[in-house]
Amino acid sequence: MARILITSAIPYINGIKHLGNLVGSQLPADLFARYHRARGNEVMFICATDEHGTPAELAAAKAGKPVEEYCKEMHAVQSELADGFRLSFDHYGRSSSDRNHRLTQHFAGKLADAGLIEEVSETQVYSNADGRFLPDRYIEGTCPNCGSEDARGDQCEVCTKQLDPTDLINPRSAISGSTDLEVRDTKHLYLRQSTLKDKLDAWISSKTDWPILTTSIAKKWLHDGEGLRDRGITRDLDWGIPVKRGTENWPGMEGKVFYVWFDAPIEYIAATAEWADANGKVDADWERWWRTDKGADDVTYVQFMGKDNVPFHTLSFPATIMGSDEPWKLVDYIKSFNYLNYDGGQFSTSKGRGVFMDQALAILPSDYWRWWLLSHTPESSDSEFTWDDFQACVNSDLANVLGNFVSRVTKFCRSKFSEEIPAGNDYGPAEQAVIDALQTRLTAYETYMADMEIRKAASELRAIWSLGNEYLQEVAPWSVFKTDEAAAATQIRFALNLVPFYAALSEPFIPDAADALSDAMNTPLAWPENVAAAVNLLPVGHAFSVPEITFAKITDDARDEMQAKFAGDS
RNA sequence: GGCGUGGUAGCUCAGUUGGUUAGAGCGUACGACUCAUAAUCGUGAGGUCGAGAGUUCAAGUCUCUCUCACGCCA
Repeated sequence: MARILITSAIPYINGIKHLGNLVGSQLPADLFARYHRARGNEVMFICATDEHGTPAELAAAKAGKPVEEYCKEMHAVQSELADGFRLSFDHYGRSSSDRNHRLTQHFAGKLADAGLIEEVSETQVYSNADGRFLPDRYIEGTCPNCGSEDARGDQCEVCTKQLDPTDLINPRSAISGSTDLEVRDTKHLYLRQSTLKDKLDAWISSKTDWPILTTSIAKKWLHDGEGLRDRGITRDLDWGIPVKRGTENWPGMEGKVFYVWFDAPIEYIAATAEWADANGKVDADWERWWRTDKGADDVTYVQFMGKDNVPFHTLSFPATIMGSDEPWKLVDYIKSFNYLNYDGGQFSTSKGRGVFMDQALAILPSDYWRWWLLSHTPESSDSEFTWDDFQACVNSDLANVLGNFVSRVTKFCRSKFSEEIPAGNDYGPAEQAVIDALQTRLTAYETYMADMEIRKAASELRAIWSLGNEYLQEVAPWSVFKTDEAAAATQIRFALNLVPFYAALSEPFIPDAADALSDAMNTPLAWPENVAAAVNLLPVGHAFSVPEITFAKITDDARDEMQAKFAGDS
């Protein structure tokens, strides 16, 4: 039994995520987790909310709540939506947990011991009115290059010139608008990941089976310009993990916290510890997933993320792990994704453009979304959501091909025989031909699932569903029944056995429908050993029930209504 | 501006190390069936693979230039 550790990039806390975010990491990770569980492998599937940083503080302020309270509430909201989409996390943690505090401080201490932390003095802009240091992008002013009055401290969006906050003319706080700003000296810790450049480069180069998207982004950061740069890992903020060197105070770092990108990936590990705490386990139970000296040497660790997260996962986090000089588990495979666009443009949180997770669940069951999103996962390039395509795809694949297959065969049986598996004869050449075709496709499907070829797996599954309809069309039991009831009974027995077979194979994609079908057929979900065994699963006389409509179709009116509703403000 | 990723049938996308008539789903046309959610099944039409040049016996697949789209620039 293989052991698979799966993490999805952790979503930021400040709001509800849209479908593009969902399909960019959590949903494909869930597919993979469900597949491996179905195959009997031991899976640890971890996700969490990413809670630290200035945007969280500002979102909390806007909501009029203390940031801790805001994060707690938003974690509950995101957790509920994850349940709604049937994301089967073993634990959905929080980067603000005690576990992550301790572990982040531990890693910082180890990195310092290894000589990989450098203290750097720098100047930063302080806002007296806001009582805080301002990150570069929260300072606005007039661009010295083009004269735009809304340039940010990191870049002018009008002329795209890279800026330092001190370059701005008439700088002001983006938070309060105050111009009472001053430049203050401050000291920060930097992770000297540049010293690990060759080691990281060799490691990335050895990953020849990773998606090009993953390695090309990593290589670019390693070799662009002067090569991999050191990164500041602390900030002058209140909300975050206090800077400590292990359990010791860090002289000169009082009142500072670790920067969000440093503690966020460590939360993968911490969340697994949170899982242990929440389930009455001991440290050894989570350490066997993460410590190669404590049982994790046989773990396969796979990360899922959107392309924007690749640099942190290919370079910064591995630098943290490698630099600690402790036997932590490094990632074995990084599956990264492009972006999902919405009807000719981008999803936009600020413009309310596109469909967000809460809205999606209010409109249609999660299986509809899961199927469309997963069968259109942006693997090799960006892909696009349109309502026309969504409607056509869902109606065709789910309602017509799968749903209607179940409907036609169960209703035919009920009407001509009973709600029990009919007897008839042994299977003949027609059935054997279908068994052979299904076996070929099943093997391909399993390979695609194991390789995380998501779109190809979806395509294979659709073809498997279709084989049921092709069989019925060919043997035409409604016609055969008129002259040879036993032969028709054989055909229907065969077709009915395909239902639990389909349910099991489909479960990673559409878990609710799979449950409904297995319930109707009165047999538990079980991944088939092979097709020949699967088509004999339900014995003669086995009682079943005709399921309700598994997938209702999306009407043209409903489609038009949704399209108008989610077009956005602009 | 630099870098990255793409530009393949009406739409969404596959196309492995260059090698026979470029594929799938949807849509569309026609036909079959009438058990079923007016569902299903079959057949066909539809592409000078962004533009141009080059390498090669042979290029969607390699090289260069151009162009368009999107993204990143810590």
